[in-house]
Amino acid sequence: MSKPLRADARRNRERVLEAAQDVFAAEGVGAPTEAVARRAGVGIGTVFRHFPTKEALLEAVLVERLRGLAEHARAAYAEPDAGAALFGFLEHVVAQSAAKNAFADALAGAGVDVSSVFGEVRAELLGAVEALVLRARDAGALRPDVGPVEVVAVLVGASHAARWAPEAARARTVAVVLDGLRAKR
Amino acid sequence: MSKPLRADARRNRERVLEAAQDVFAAEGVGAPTEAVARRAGVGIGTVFRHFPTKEALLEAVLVERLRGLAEHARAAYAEPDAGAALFGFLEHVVAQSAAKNAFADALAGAGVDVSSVFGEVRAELLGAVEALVLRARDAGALRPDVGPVEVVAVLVGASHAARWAPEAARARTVAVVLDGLRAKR
Amino acid sequence: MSKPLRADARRNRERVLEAAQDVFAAEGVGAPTEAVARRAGVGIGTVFRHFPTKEALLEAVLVERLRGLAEHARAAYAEPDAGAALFGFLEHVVAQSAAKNAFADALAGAGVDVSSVFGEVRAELLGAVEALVLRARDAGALRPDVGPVEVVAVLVGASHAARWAPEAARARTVAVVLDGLRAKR
Amino acid sequence: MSKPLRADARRNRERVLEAAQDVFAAEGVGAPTEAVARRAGVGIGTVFRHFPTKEALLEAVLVERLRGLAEHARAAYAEPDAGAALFGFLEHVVAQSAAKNAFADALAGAGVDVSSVFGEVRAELLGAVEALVLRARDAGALRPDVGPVEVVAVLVGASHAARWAPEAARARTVAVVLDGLRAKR
DNA sequence: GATGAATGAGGTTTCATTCAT
DNA sequence: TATGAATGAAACCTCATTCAT
Repeated sequence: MSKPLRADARRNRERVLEAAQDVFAAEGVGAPTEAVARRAGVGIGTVFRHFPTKEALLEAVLVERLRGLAEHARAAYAEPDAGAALFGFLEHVVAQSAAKNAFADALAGAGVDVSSVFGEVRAELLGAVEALVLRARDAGALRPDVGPVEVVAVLVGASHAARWAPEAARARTVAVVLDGLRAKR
Repeated sequence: MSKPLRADARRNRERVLEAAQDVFAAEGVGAPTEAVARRAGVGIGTVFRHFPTKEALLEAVLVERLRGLAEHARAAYAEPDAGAALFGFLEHVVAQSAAKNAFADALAGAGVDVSSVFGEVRAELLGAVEALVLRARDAGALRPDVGPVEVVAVLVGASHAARWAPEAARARTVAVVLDGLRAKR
Repeated sequence: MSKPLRADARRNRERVLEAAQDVFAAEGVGAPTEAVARRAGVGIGTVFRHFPTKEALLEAVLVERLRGLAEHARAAYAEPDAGAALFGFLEHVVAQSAAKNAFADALAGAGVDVSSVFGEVRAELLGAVEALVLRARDAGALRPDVGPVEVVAVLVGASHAARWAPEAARARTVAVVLDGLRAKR
Repeated sequence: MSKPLRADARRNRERVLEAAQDVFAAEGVGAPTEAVARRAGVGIGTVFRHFPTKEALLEAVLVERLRGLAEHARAAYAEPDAGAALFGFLEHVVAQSAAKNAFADALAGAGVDVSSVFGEVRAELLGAVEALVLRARDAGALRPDVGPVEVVAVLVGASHAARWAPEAARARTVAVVLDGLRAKR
C-alpha cells in the first residue's frame, strides 16, 4: 500500500516499536512517549512521525504482539504430536507473557479498543490457531466443543491468571486453566 | 484506628467510592479525579480529603471490590451443595465482572501495586474462599491439588477471558476455564 | 446564566483578559499563552481554566475590545453636535487602535472566525453606533446611504490604513478615509 | 547578483512561491511550511533551499504581491481617462484582495516586519502609483493633498474594510472609502 | 539539486494536588 | 468540613530547520 520506507526509516520504525514494547511492559501504558523515544535512541519527533498519536503506537505494539503469536502458532504446527503442538504453544505463550509482563497489560490497558485493532491480524492469528485446533481436536486432545476463538480467549485468561498468582502457585494455576481445554478422557 | 467520621462525612466517603468504581470502570483508571468528584456530586477537594492521593483512591476501590468478593464467598457458603456453592460463586463473580467491566480493569490498571493493597483484605478473601474450597474438595467437586490461592487466580483469569471473548463465545469460554478446577471424573 | 464567579476568580479572569490584550498587542497573536499567564501573574492553568483553548482567549479579547467600542460609542452620544459625536468617536478609536496596535492585529489574526465571535456583542456595538449614525444623518453630517454596518467596516479600514501609513502621512490618511463618510456638501 | 538558476530550479522556485501564496491565503500565515511543499509538489528540503527561513518565504510572497500591484498600476496607465485609470486600479485591487483573501492577511500577519520588506519594491510600487496619482490630480479627479503614500495606505484600508463588511454591504463600503480620495467637486 | 526522515525546542493542554474562601 | 479556583509539572503533539541519502 504505502510506498516502502527508506532503509533508515524502516530501521527506526522497528527500533521505536521494540522500545515501546519494552517501556510499556516495564512501566505500564501510562509511560510517557518520550521515554520510548529515549530508549529507542531517537528524537521524540521521530516517534510521532511513525505513529501519529500515542494510541496509534499502543495499537502497533499490540498488533506486533499478536503477529508474533500467530507466527509462534504456525511454527508450533511443525511438532508432529497434535496435542503437544497446541498445548506447547499455549504454555510457551503464557510463560513468555508472564515474564515480559506486557501482553496482559497492553490488552487490558485502558482506552485501547481491542476489537478495532484486530482488523487484519485477527484473521491471521485465528487462522494459525485454527490449524492447531483442528488437528488437536481430531487427535482427541482437545475438547470438541471449542474453536480457535475460545482457545485464544482462554489463552488471555491464562496469562492474566499467571500474572496474578504468586510465584509458587503460578505453574499449577496455568496448568489448571489450560486443563479445561483438554478432552475429558 | 481513625476516629469515627461524622455522619455526613461517612456518607460522602461512600458516594465517592461508588462514583470512583463507576468512573474507572467506564473510562479506565486514567480518568481524571475530577470526573469522580462530579459523578459523586461533591467538590474535588472532598475527594482528596478522604483519599489523599489518586493511588489511594484506586486502592480503596480495589479493596472494596475484594471485600465484596469475600462477602459473596461467605454468603455462598449457605448453599448446602458444596460444589454448587463454590462454582456458583465463581460464575456469579465472573458474570458480574464482565458486565461491570471493572474488576479486570482495576486490577490490570498500570501503577497499582496489587500485592501492597492486599494487606488486610487478602486474608479476609482467602479465608472466605478457603472455606468453600475445603468443603468442595472434601465433597470431591474440586481438584484436590488446588487451594484458595489458585482458585482466586483462576477466577481472575476467567474474568479476563470473559472480557476478551466475543459475546457469542463468552459462556463457553468461562465454562472451559472453570472446568479446569473440577475434579477429574 | 453561569453562576456568578467567586470574587477572586472574577478578579483573575479580568487580569488574564487584560494581560492577553497587552501581550497579543505587543507580540502578536502568536505569542505563547504562557506569556499571558506570566504577565497576569497567575499560573498557566488558571488561564486555561477561564479560557479552555487559546482560541477562546483570543475571542474573549476581541469581544472585550468590541464591548469597549460600544461603550465608547454610547459615551460619545453625550456630545450635542451630531457630526462631532460620530466623527469624534471614529477618530478617537482609530487613534487608540493605531497606538495599541492591537485591534487591527486581533481582527486580522489568522484563525479567528470573526463572524462567530460576533454573537452577542455585534448587536450591542451596532446598536450603539446606529444611534450616532441616525442622528448624524438627520443632521446632514453623514452620507445618507450608509448605515452602522458600513460605518463599522470603514472604521476597521481606517484603523488598518493608519497602521500601514508612515507616521508623517497617518493623520491625512485617516482624514481621507473618514471623509468618505461625510455627506457631500 | 545571484548566479542565474538552472532552468528546473527556477521553475521550482516559482512553483513554491505560487503554492505559498495559495496556502498562506487559505490557511493563514501559521500554516506549516510542509503544506506549501506539498501543494508545490516538491520536497520540503527544496522549499528551504530556495528560501532559507519561513520568514524569508513570507517576505518573498509579500514582495511578489507588491510587485504584482506595481505591474497592475503600470498597466492601468494605459487607460486614457486619468480618473478611471486610478480608481479602476484601486477597485480592481480591492476586489481581487477580498476574493483571494490573501493580501490583507499577509500584510497583517504577525511577525513580518513590513518596512524591511519594502526595500526594493517600495520604490517600484510607489513610482507606478505616483504616475497615476499625478495625472489624476492634474485632471482634477483626485484630492490635491494626497500623494502615492496616502493612496496606497487607503488602498490597504479599503481592502480590510471589504474583508470585514458583510457581503451585502461590501460594495458600498469600498465605494465610501475610495470616495474619500476624490476631489471635492 | 532534490528529497524526506530526523531532530528537539517549544506550544497547547491536562490533571493531581494544594489552599484560600 | 466542603468547595472549587489556582498551581505548575509534565504530557502530547507540531513544526522550522538540518542533513544523510
